[in-house]
Parts: sequence; structure tokens; C-alpha cells
Amino acid sequence: MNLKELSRLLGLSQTTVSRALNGYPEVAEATRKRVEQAAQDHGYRPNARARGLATGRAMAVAQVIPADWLGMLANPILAEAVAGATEAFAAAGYETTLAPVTDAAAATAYGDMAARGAVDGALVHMPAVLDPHIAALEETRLPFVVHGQPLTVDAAYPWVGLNGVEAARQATRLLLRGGHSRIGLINGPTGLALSAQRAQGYRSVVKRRGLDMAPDLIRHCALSEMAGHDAAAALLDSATPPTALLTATLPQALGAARAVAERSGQVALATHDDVFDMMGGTEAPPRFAGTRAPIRETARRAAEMLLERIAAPDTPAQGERAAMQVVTDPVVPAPGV
Amino acid sequence: MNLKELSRLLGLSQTTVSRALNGYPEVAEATRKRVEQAAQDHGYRPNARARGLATGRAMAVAQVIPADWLGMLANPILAEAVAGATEAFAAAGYETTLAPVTDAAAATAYGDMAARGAVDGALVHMPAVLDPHIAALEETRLPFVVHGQPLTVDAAYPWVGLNGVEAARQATRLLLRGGHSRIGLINGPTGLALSAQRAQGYRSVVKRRGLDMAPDLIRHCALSEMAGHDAAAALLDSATPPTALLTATLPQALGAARAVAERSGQVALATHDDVFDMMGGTEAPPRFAGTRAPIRETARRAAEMLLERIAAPDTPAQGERAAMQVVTDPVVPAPGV
DNA sequence: TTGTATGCGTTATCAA
DNA sequence: TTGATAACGCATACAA
Repeated sequence: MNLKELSRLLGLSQTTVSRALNGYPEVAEATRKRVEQAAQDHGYRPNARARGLATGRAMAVAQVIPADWLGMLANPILAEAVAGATEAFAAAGYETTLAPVTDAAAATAYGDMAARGAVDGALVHMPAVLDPHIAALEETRLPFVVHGQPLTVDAAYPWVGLNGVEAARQATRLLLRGGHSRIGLINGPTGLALSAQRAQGYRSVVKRRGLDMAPDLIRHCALSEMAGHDAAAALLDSATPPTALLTATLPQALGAARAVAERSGQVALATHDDVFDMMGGTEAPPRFAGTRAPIRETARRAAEMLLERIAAPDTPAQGERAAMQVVTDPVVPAPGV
Repeated sequence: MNLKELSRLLGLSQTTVSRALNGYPEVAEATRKRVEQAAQDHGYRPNARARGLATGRAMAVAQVIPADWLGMLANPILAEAVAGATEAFAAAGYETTLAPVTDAAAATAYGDMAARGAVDGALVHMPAVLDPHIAALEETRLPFVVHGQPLTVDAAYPWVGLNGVEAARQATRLLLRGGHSRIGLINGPTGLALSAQRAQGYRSVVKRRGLDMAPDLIRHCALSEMAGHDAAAALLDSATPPTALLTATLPQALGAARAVAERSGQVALATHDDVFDMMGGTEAPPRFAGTRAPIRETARRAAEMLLERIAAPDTPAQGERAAMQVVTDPVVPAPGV
């Protein structure tokens, strides 16, 4: 059932039927009722491609999955983010296209995306330090928003993210308060903006207090449970093991906790926790000290920001910080404290 | 840059340019070269909406996320599945649209989807026992494939999934071999096909051996770590606690392990493990006895099957079983064994 | 308040 | 081997 058939059925022009269905005010109320009823009865749905072609809007957005880094969607941070953003887009009547783009493909992918006209905008999750996706998007007229922790607050593009440097500072201070002076950092992969920020926050606190800054106290690894476990094991089995560990993400913290348990030692653990549904969501009590934030909410906000930019593309770009919460419990005290 | 501009630039008709770019054989080789070069130089990309309107194909598929159950994508099983399928679709030149659909909306959502013509087919993940999404899709002309464990092998629709009944049987037998005679089942939510299958497999083995079949040895809960923990805690703290636990999914097993550790008891654990990237993927050694399968591969296969059905919609529907592996280690023996 | 005519960018049909 | 022309299904400027 298409517009032509429906209008013929009603003895009206396509124009009138189209107007009635799209809420134009000039349509007689009786006509509108009749049209809506007929549309309902015959299950009429406007063809998305035709409408898009006529209006110039796709009513769809792309969510960019940095395909190199993160085992794609399999990373729970990304999954939560995509879940939240997709909900927000759906609520606004926008479809979500999943766009797994490798760094190598980024240079051409976004120009294509814009030219093909299949989406009205793009949401980039989990930026890297020198992010090729962002760089490519900036060459484009496609509206975009970055969701995740940008490296610098004064970025030229719009973004929503939490203060990763501050999160690392807070968590490190918690460990210091527990009396620890030798703290290992289990960080994310080099190159990811969140890793750079964790390192920066950690270093700033450790340096100010004049504590041990041995470079091998910092380990870069994947954002997985196993990687966290292995990195923690290496640190704990080293000649001068730390008495406390800070991890960049929750999966790594879970792995680190396992490594600690295997050694039945007393090691303090802190992390940034992104509130994963698979861990029980906001219902679950925090498992580690550190910081905690509802990433799904942040992603939702990022989605809304993208919709705003699609509506008004020439608004000056701005960034927004997401709130986070500090979890002070439990911190295992340092030996002898 | 669109076709009209490009053709004018070349002094050719739109028809010829279109044919050259789409690999039609009747185009002179010299012309084709010239056209391709120009298209390259000017970054011409055919408009997806216009092409879709003209061809009747959207070159996009929907991946259905059962929005009621699973905290959406946040469930790692779903995330892995979507990741795998998206890769396969992308490799075939198809875009993926994420379609979070509630059970209530299912009745109308798929008719709309078909009518709107935004996708060429749908992939349904994680079916329920009486799945409203599948029921609604069967009313439609939209090609679809179900990825996940269908309740009956002789389903009328195409599917790819593992043998959930057999998986539960295998895992239960492993526990029996460890000398256990009182086994708790931490199952998924009632209504999910995978839960029904776990229960069926578990019951068939337990019954045949004439073991304890007390109904409160079976607990239904969410597929999260916390839910697994709480269910295990309840079982272990009951008047007559089981000496072994079987969980439906890995996150639940992690939670159950935590509950066991808190009680510092000797409880055997088995599960079906879907190989999550966040746990380290296939690199990581299995953490629990039971069965193990690469869900991402299965999802990839399901995606391919959908593409086949899109290409040949009237092929008779068939189901495919995915392979799984049995992990015999480690099984904690029963007390006194 | 309704209708006519045109355009959106592409592919497909038919003729040359 | 190429081109003119007509769809595809909808929205909209303009006319009535």
C-alpha cells in the first residue's frame, strides 16, 4: 500500500493525503480523520527511502564502532554506550546504523557516508588520542558528536564525556588515604584517550606526593578481564610488588581481583566503574573503590546532543562533562597501617 | 557530486555513467576507465536512498534486540552476537540497523519495517519460548533468520543455534561424574528459549539418575553476574544446599563463583560459556567446566543465512546446529569423593 | 481547503 | 555501444 493507492482509494489527491498524515494544519478535520482511519485500516507506512529522497533527511544516524581497538561491540563499555544512545535515537524517531570502521578505512569512510546520504549524523564512541575518525569527520559536512573522554577540554568538536583525569586522581587519592605508597596502574591500550587520561591523573597525584614513579608500575593492556588479570599477576609477582592497584576499567579490575585472590595477598584495588548491566546495573552495590558513572546516561546525552546539532548544524561546538560518583569503600589498608 | 553532474562533466548520459559504474558488460572499456577515473577524482558516491528507491533493495538489514529482556545490548551474549553478525553483513556490503523492539511493539513493528522498506531482512537474536517477534515476522514477507537456540528443532523458520538441551545434559553429567548428587540449576529468565532448554537438559539427566529433583534446586534469574551471585547465595544458604551448581550463562557463573568464594566452601561449578571478548576471548583458558562455543561465529553464520534468504526468499526454511566444545576441567569433586 | 506539477538521484526499459 | 525517457514513492511550491 503506497500513497498513490491510498489516495485513489479515498478519492483524494496524494498531496492531501500526505498533508493529512503529516499533520499539516490546513487539512479539514473531517478529511484528516478519514485519511488517518484509512491509513490505519490498510496498514499504510510511508516508504522510508522515498521520503528520505524527497525531504533530504534520512532520519537515521550512524554509531561509529572503532573496529580496531575493542573487539567491536564486545567491549561492555561500548555495548552500554551504544545501548543508551540507541534508546535515545529511537525515542526521537531516528534509526541507528552500526558503523564498524577501522582506523585505516576512516579516511574515506566518512566522506562516503556523507555522500551516500544514508545518515544525518554520526556518533563516535571511545575516541583515541589522535583519532582518525574524528579527523576524517571534521573534513566532512556530516554533523557528529564524540561520546567519550576527549583528550583536551577545549576540543574543537562537540563531545560528552567524563573527566578521566579527575577520575584517576580521585581513585589514586583513595588508595593513598589507605596508606599505600606504591601503586600500580593497570591502564588501557596506549592510544586510547581514556588511557592517556588515566595515566595523567595517576601521575599528577603520585608525583605531587613524591611517591614511587617507576615506569614499570604502569602497564598497558586490553580492556578485558583476562588482560587485567595478567597485568596484575605480573605486577604482583615482580621483585618489588605494589601494595595497591588502580585499573582503568571494571573488567580489568575483576581480573586484577582474581589475580590478587590467587595470591591470597592483601592488595588494595580501585577502578573506574562504568555501571554495566551484566554486573547487575545500578542495583548492584559497587564492588571496588574508585569512581563510578552511568555510562548509558552519558551516551544518551551524547545522542541528544547529536540530534540538536542535526537540527542546528552551525551552532558552535561545545563539550559537556558527565557527573561521576566517588566510591570510598572498600579500600584495603596498606600493610602496617 | 551526483550522477547528473558527473555525466555532464564527462559529456555522457547518466545512463552510460551508471552502467559503467555498476559493471554492466555493454560499456566500452575505454569509456568505463574514463568514468571510473572521474568518479574517483570527484569522490562520487551514489546516493543510497535514490538507489534503494530505484532498485527496491535497501542493502540494509535489521538486527532485532529484544528490548524487554536483556538490558538491550548490554547483555554480553547479545553484544557478541551483534558484533559477529554486523561484521558478516558489512563484509557483504550490507548495513546494519539496530532495532530495539519491545514484545508489546512486536505485533506492529515488523509489518511497519517491511512496509517502510528500510531493510531487506531481519535477524532475531535470543528467541523467547513463544516469541512475539518471530510470530510477527511470520506474518510478514520480510525475510528473517533466528539466531539463538530455538525451542524445537523442527521450527518452521530458518535458524542457527546450538543445542541448548544437549549443552545442559553434558554439563550436568560432568558434575555427576564428580560424584555430586544434589545439583542446583541457576537458570535464565523464564520465557527465554535458552532457559527452557537448560532446564530440559538438566532435568532429563537428573531424572534418569534418580537424583534429587526438588523444584527449589532450580532458580530463574537475570543473565547478570549479580543475579547469579544472589541465586547461588540463596541456594548455598538453604537448609539442604547443593554441592554443585550449574549456571545457564557465564556472567551468572562468575557471580556464583563469587558467592562460593564468600562462603569459602567446596562447591563444583559448571556453565555454558559463550566466549566473551571481555573475558579475553578465545585466548583465555576456560574458567569453568561445562560447554563452550564461539557465539560470534554462530552469529556470523546466521547473518550469512539471512543474506542467502534475501537472495532466494522461497527456499525452504532450515535450521543449523552450531558446534560446541566440552570443557571437563575443573570439576570440584563432591565431599567424600 | 484541495489539487497540479515538479523534483529528489538513481536504475531500468526501450529505442537507436 | 550509447541515449532518451520513464519509473521508484514521497514531499512541496504554487495554483485554484
